[in-house]
Amino acid sequence: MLDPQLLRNDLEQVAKSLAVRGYQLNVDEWKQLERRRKSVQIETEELQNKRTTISKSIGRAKSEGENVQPLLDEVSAIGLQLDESKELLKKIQAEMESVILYTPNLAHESVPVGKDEGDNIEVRRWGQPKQFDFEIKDHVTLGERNRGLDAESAANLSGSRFTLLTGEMAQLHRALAQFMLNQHIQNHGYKEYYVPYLVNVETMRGSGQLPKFVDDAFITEDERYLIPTAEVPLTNLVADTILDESELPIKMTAHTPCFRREAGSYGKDTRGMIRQHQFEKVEMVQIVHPKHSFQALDEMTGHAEAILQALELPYRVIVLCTGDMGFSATKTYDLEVWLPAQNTYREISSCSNCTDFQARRMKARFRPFDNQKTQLVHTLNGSGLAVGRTLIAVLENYQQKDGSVLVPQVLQPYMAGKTVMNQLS
RNA sequence: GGAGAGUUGGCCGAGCGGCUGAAGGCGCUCCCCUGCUAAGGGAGUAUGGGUGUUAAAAGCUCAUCGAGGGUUCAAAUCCCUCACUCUCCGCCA
Repeated sequence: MLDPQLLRNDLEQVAKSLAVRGYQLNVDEWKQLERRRKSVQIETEELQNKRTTISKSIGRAKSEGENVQPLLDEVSAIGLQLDESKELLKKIQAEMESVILYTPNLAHESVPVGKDEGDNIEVRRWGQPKQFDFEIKDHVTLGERNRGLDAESAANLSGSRFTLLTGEMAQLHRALAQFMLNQHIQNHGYKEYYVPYLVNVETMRGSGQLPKFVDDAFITEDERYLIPTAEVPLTNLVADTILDESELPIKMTAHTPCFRREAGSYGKDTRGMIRQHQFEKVEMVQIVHPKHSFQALDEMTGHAEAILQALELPYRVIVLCTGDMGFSATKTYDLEVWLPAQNTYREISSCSNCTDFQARRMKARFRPFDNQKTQLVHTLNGSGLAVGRTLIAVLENYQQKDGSVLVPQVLQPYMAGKTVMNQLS
């Protein structure tokens, strides 16, 4: 949620800034709503004040045995007027809320202006794509051996966009998640959390998934939502709280499944386990002092990079342009890992600074040391990393001519010391 | 799933229709006194919104006693619905 104050004082600038993101704010409509809101609110409050004042005097007059009828008459007229005024105010406020809840965050000035993913800018690369002297296979082909990666069974169980992993594949998958978590808690200063996978509407709204993106989420019969990312429960842990400045920064990590409808992505990434309704992710979330959020974004991106580096997977870092950023983000770095079979880099992590956008929705504040007014915190989230896609990257980058796969050194302790996997059984 | 009890400020806890944004205590902040491992006295101490302002502040004002609705001139206090917590029973990894 944007700062209503900003919308009031600097509307033209905000509209311009939103336009760069591809969002058209109806300036005239907003101006008018704002004008009406102001006059109606003032009127309502004045009536409210009058009523309270008279009501109190009724109490006093009564206790002194005076005749209160004239006062009663006066106040009942006010009551009717007040009801009307209140009703109108509610309506206007609801209208304004529906605009503001659908309005994305403003992009940071350092974010490149652009229309779509074609305008994203590469920031740096790490590692050299390996040269293979044999014909390489993609993860689907590699996974077919021993039925380690079994899309057909998954489809029979659940439908398209699900994957079944068996044997060493399942083990590698688990090893990756464990490894990532351990890195973050041991080397990067995060605390591990185990969180609910079903959350309520308020929680989804707090981090910005609702109301705009209802169609992306799975909802249960009793109106809970399957989390699309651990960002949702983790970030909302500070909803409605006033933290002490000394508690900042808060660094949290969790390994969870993520559930996404993937509505509107028909025909995209249909082969293999790139885009699934259910996938695992290790997520990082930081709650920080507003002064430090951009520094924290760089650090968090580094934490995600550290995983790829430890796995020796080549990747590049890109900064998303204004048109490609997510709803709540003010700046986002994507990490793209090298997939030899696709001969390209594919997204494996996304790290965003949401500034006070989520915090305002959630009412997440802190009290500064000097004990003045409370301030909104800044929130950040990043994948560290998407487990399924990391599995794909490992398979494809570590494959050998015979279809077996070398186990990255850092994962070997998690694989019972195994150095080679996916051999014919 | 059934039965009952509860939900008040940072915490504990009173209030059960008007003078209560809320007694009292604890905690915290500041000041004074005393001086030694402690104590005493005084003052202050919720959050959010609006208005105001060049910006801010003061001031004025509204809302909030789990949430939402209702009754009433007036609700923390009465009524209804829901959520959550606790206890007992049932079921269960």
